Amino acid sequence: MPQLNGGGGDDLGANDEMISFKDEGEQEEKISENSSAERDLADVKSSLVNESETNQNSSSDSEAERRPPPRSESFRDKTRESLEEAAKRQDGGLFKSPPYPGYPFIMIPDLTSPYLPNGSLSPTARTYLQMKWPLLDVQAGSLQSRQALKDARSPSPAHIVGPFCLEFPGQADLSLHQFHLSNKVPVVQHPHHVHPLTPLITYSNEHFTPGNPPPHLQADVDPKTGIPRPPHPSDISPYYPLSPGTVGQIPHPLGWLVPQQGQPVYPITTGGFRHPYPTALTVNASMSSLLSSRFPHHMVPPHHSLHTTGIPHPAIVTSNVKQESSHSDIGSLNSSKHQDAKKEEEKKKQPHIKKPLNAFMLYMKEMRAKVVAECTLKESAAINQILGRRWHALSREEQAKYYELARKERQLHMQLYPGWSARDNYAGNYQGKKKKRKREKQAGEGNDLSAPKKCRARFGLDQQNNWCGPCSL
DNA sequence: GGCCCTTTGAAGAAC
DNA sequence: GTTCTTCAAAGGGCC
Repeated sequence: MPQLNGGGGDDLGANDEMISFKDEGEQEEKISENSSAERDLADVKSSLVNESETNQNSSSDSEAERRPPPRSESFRDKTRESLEEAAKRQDGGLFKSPPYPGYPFIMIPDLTSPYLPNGSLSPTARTYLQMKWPLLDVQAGSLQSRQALKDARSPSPAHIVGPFCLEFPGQADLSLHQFHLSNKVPVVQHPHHVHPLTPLITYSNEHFTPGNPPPHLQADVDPKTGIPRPPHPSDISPYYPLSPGTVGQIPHPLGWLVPQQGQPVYPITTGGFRHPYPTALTVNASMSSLLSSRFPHHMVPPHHSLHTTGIPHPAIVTSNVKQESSHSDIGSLNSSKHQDAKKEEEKKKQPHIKKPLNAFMLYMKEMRAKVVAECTLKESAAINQILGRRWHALSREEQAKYYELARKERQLHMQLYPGWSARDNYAGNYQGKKKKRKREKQAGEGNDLSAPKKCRARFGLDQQNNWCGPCSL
């Protein structure tokens, strides 16, 4: 597996935005690649059928066989050259070459400061920012321009890829540039508002209708609740300096990942932190409404899964607490039990901050719709098998893009939830959707009657000392 | 209604 | 340091 940064893991200091673009030249290669991928898909589909119909003791599914032959360096060089050439054509000053060879990222110096030396905004950047950060005041505070921007935004979901479809005509599938440019990479996804046209849209457009004023204006009122929205939590990002006209509107470090609605990729919540006073975030005055998140949840009103906007946020899953049962049992509980139940209840109420998606998850989210469209399979398990094979079939450069996305996502997650730990979501801590532990099941399998046969078959009767415990019984 | 399946990767726990 | 476990997404299938 390709590891970025020499496998050095997260580098919080790395703040370079790496955006991958593919021009039409590469698109041709992509087409041929897609055709091969479709062949692979057909193979996968047939193999899936075969695998399901035949015994799976065959080793035909070995990693070596699944992986396509390694791609020639010439192809990669060609791709790289194509990318670089495309980068040069995109914008004379906005893009620059990858920082190191063999890495197909086009560096955007700082999308939060996409200003030309004279202080004006690069046209491409302006378009880019309008798409990537629709709430960003790309016109340096001009209300008219903001209104124009707002009006120009189509209420149709098609606006999501609008200008970039023009930049990349004929690109029909969910290719990588669309992946990056259309903000379809969800860091968290709204579980109930998956866009019908693209499953990669994180949030529903209903919170960002053309009629909604930009959230940085005072008139930023949630259409549902009528509650004024506080500034975007990403305002507190220390990664991107303020630029003229964007004071107080620091774009998200993953601005190109942030959904168009401008909602935070990760919500600031009122609970779930083990460290109530994170220091990684610098809180400005506008973040005062978020201060409640800095305090233990018992000191603040129980917002639970409510985002600071006052609306439930998709990234937070609050477990369903059956309070009725607990209340009905109060009479039968003694005081200590009652307190325990209360504590447990509070624990259950803590919002569930999901793990950041890893590279493969990001890839899956992008490619799932494509695979579903290409084949008749609907079962996610089968789809995921295909996606897993495709993932292995990706070149290192292609995978590296997703690793980089995942790295940025982890960085963002760390920024927003300094005290969060993956352990918080373990079944023991998070009492919401409690999954049956797979290992428990497997351990149970070890206790079944077939287990002794396994050890007996494996070690034989003369090596019973090697048998596992259950088998030795 | 909730878990399983299935994938890879990240992170934490356990040894 | 290595190995194991859990969870992240997805949605049809199953109990």
